[in-house]
Amino acid sequence: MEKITIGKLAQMAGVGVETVRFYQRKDLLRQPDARGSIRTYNEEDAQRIVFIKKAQELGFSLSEIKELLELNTKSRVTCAAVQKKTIDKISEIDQKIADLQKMRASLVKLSTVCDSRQDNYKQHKVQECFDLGLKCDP
Amino acid sequence: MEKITIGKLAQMAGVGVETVRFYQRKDLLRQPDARGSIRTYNEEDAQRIVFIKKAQELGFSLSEIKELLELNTKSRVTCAAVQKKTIDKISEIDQKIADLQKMRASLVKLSTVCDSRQDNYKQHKVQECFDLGLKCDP
DNA sequence: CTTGACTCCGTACTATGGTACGGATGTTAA
DNA sequence: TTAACATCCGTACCATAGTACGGAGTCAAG
Repeated sequence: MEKITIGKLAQMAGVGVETVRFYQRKDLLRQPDARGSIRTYNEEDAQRIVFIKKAQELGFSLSEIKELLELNTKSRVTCAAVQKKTIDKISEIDQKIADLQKMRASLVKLSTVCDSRQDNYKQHKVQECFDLGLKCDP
Repeated sequence: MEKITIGKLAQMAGVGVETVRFYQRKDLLRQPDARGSIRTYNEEDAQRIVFIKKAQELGFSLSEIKELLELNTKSRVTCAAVQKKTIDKISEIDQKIADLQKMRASLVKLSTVCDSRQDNYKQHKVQECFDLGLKCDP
């Protein structure tokens, strides 16, 4: 196991050094081992940051992400409590997937219409578009 | 067609009046018709706000959402340009769906483990957890 | 044994996405 | 017609999620 410093970690995870320190302050990342006064990190810390970044792109806030991460930690209270949260999160995710699929279908429709009539799109009126709630030009 | 005022609109869309005005300033919502000096809105405006809210939950920023909405507007430049953006958005969405599915699978695994051994979860070590990049307790 | 790159830490600043406030004006129901 | 309530508009404030800064300490190479 090699000694990973904060700069190297940040680079591995694709974030800035300040972001790592920020996550530490927010308890999203463990307090790392100190080798002398310089802290050292490991591969898992990098993966955790990558997870945080991905989860953010999926619309979870840092505090939600913290909850997600804590589902998988020694600090579990009771099984029932963890299980409830887990199941709630799963339906949240199912909802997100369903919404994304609707949005995707709308975009596919949009691209197909566009494709089928070379470059005179302006003249055309799309009938069904953003199924996630959007109507089109009348 | 009934006259929808800003307060009614906000209520329909499940946001505050100030949020509507904020979206207007950001050009996410059209400048509404003025009936006298009081603006009036329609059903479509409400759907648009609902779309914005959903898209936010899916991890899109307001400026990305603006782009999405503009894919479907008279202000199209060329078909090719719209199509490129549309296709890019579709693969972005596919990536999000894939990530959510990984996250979902991890949570399902977590809930199963928990389920299978009543309330002694603390003693147990989960082996595979957050496929989106997280390792578990060793 | 010093130079240069990196780390630590606190504090301050920034951007995004709202929320709240307050005074003026508009609308409506008793 | 007037009280109650909504709208308008600008400005100020807020939380979240970083980003920048500056001074002091650390470390490894030359």
